[in-house]
Amino acid sequence: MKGLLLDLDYYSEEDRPIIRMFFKGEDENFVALDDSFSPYFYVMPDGPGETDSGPEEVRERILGADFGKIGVVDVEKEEKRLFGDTITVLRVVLNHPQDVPKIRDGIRDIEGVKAIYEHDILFVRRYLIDRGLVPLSWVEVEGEWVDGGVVKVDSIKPVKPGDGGAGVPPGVSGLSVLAFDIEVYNPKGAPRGESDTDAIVMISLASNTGIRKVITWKRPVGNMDFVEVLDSERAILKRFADIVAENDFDVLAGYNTDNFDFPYIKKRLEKLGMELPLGRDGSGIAIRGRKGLPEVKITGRVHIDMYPIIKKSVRLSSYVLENVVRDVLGIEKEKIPGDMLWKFWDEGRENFERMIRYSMEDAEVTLKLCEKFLPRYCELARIVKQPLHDISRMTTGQLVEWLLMREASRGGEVIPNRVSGREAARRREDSYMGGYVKEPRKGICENLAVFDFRSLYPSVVVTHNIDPSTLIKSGERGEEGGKDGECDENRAPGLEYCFSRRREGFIPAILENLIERRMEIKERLKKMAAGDKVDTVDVRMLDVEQYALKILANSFYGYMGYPRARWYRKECAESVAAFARMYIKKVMTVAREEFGFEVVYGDTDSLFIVVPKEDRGRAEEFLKAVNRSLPGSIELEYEGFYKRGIFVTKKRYALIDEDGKVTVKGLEFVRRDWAPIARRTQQEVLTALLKGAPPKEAAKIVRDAIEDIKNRNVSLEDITIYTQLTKSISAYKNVGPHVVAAKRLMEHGREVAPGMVIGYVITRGMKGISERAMPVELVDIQDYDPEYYIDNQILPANLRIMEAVGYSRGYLKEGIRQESLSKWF
DNA sequence: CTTAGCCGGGG
DNA sequence: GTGTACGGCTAAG
Repeated sequence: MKGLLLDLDYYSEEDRPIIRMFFKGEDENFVALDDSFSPYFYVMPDGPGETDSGPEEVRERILGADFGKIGVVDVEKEEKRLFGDTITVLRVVLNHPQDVPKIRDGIRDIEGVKAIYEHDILFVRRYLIDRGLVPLSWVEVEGEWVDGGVVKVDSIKPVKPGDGGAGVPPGVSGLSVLAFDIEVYNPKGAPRGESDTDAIVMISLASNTGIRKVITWKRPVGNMDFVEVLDSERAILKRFADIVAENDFDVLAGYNTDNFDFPYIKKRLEKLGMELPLGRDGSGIAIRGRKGLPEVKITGRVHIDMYPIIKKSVRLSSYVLENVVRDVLGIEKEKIPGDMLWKFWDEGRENFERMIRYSMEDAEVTLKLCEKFLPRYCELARIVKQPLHDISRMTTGQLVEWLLMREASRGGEVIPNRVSGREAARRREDSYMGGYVKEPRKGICENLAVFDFRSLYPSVVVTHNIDPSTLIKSGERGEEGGKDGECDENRAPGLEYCFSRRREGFIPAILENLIERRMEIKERLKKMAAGDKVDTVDVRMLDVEQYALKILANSFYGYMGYPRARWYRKECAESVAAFARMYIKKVMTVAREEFGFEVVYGDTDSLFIVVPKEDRGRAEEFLKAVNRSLPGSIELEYEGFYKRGIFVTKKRYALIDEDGKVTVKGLEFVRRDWAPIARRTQQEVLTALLKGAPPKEAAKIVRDAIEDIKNRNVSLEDITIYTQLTKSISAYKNVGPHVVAAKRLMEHGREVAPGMVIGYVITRGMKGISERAMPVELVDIQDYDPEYYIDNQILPANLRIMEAVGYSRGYLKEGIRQESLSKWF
């Protein structure tokens, strides 16, 4: 049998674990059971000279120890490596994964036991590693059919060993995906599943197989052909499960479904005393609690929560679904506040229909988000070779770690242990110098060429062989350091560390492989582009794959400096940063001293130089010369040309290219919790300066805004600040302006609930700012405080930029032109 | 200035 | 389930 491995788990039968794998077959789906795999871990005995115990004695003690009812199946001596050093370990084999914690703790106390390794590796993940299997890839299963669609495994292997991508179907990897969303009746604020009133009133569904449907239990007045009306909450829940089962979806997807939808459905099922067979084996919703973060598993299908995926994939100020789809899909979608939905349900008519459309859209955009982001995670699952469910919830550090764990295990390396919370906290204190950021030449400059290093950090790791096993600290050289000079030539600049080149380090070897795979794919893509294959399925898949490889490769440096990493080595991360600083400074020096370019700015791996049009040829020469002198895979690349730029401080600048496209970095204080007039003014100032207006024109924009505020020539909208009420009013210890405004709303008989966005205006008076906040619904525009809007809104938003072009606070505010400055403009 | 504690998304 | 987040922000110290 051949199948695409979707997910796997294990269950117990007569004290033995049975691995259960769910496959999407070429024709029919099937399940494979493997009872042949046993859990194990490693014991490291004391080394020679440390005690009298050798591996043999420790082996005998373990075999002879009494662990109560459970026992050790086998103990075998093995040669392995730990951080590159050869060591002797004992492989302790047990019957059941749940025996591991008990026996591990018993063995710790046995004399001559120095350390225990690989005792915390989840059973199914260990199975995937040891059998060399790859999720979402084709697997060859031989065995005997024991039941309808269930095969008992005799042998199992990847169709093409080592190649995750063999014959993988296109799109969201050929998987059938159902996106869903529930709406809840919550008249008392936060919905409580155990309450009689807070029922699930609507379930909307959108699939990549063409389903588009809202199931509810109240009939809309108008004709809405995608609505299916049943008679109760119970009925819509059952219908949901029926649709899942009939279509046998591979993936169930939602937004924040780990945290809300599935746990809520589960609560309602308990309340209603019903079971809902959502899993492929007829099982229900299984919630696993990671500390403070639940994770929902639906057996045999992959449950994807898009919220954690989006959070890791795009940087946004808010991950509210409407905000996400606006930013990443360009779709404007209506938001109905959570405290309005129950009213819309009660009101019926137009508002109820609005609610139905809102719910439908939620499922539809969730499906779209899946189509956009899931392929990347499918690819990561194939590269890291762990289940999609887990991969989609991992941080990049965890992805790197599981990749390393598989490579270590299959290459004869013992996997290092995780550290305690206390040790991780201690490591967090170990700070070191990061990237080099040049202080910018503040103000406006024209004709900027920008260069950056291609994947600088990964290249440094590979080129300088940076790895825990190759690290030699000064004074610890001796035999490991080899003959004098071997190490010195590979010394981290300014540090007492160097890296042996005698053998390739574990991490550089894996990283080099990832980089090479990515380069091969990029070559293939280049050829395809040349051959007119521009937007085919193949091109899109390869592009996703190279991007997934890039994400992983770029995470290795951070991983070595990540306090909880099994392969944490501060000296390595520190050295990578030191080499990178050396390279960026070196190219800056070459640009300045050998080519006479002015270096305006640079951050970590980039440099910005002034290149007048007639000098562009020399800029190319500079690039070539620099690259001739750089070692290994370290390479500087041309990023682009910009007509003009404004540099405010380190990491805060704006650029405009020759097509008029504006890039703004770091000026992030332009946020929704600022008054529109401040945001708009800053935007206008930046744009004017970038388009080449003289600074005095920009100053006039600020002056005009200030005059408008003074003269009360502003609209209420211009001065309204919005902040979300995140909890109930009484729960706030510190009463901010939006809380004060909310209180005033309440005093006027308005209902106020957590989640509401409060709009307020700061009014005149003697008290603190918060006390002067009035809800926009109740304020008289005449009462607003011009000084607040000038001093706390307009000036902070614009002063930093205007100071960079020579203006002072005094001039902007009072119109006082400073003598020393007047000659400049 | 540092530290402790809360919050996110969802309705 | 051979497990126990995390990074950002603010109020408090």
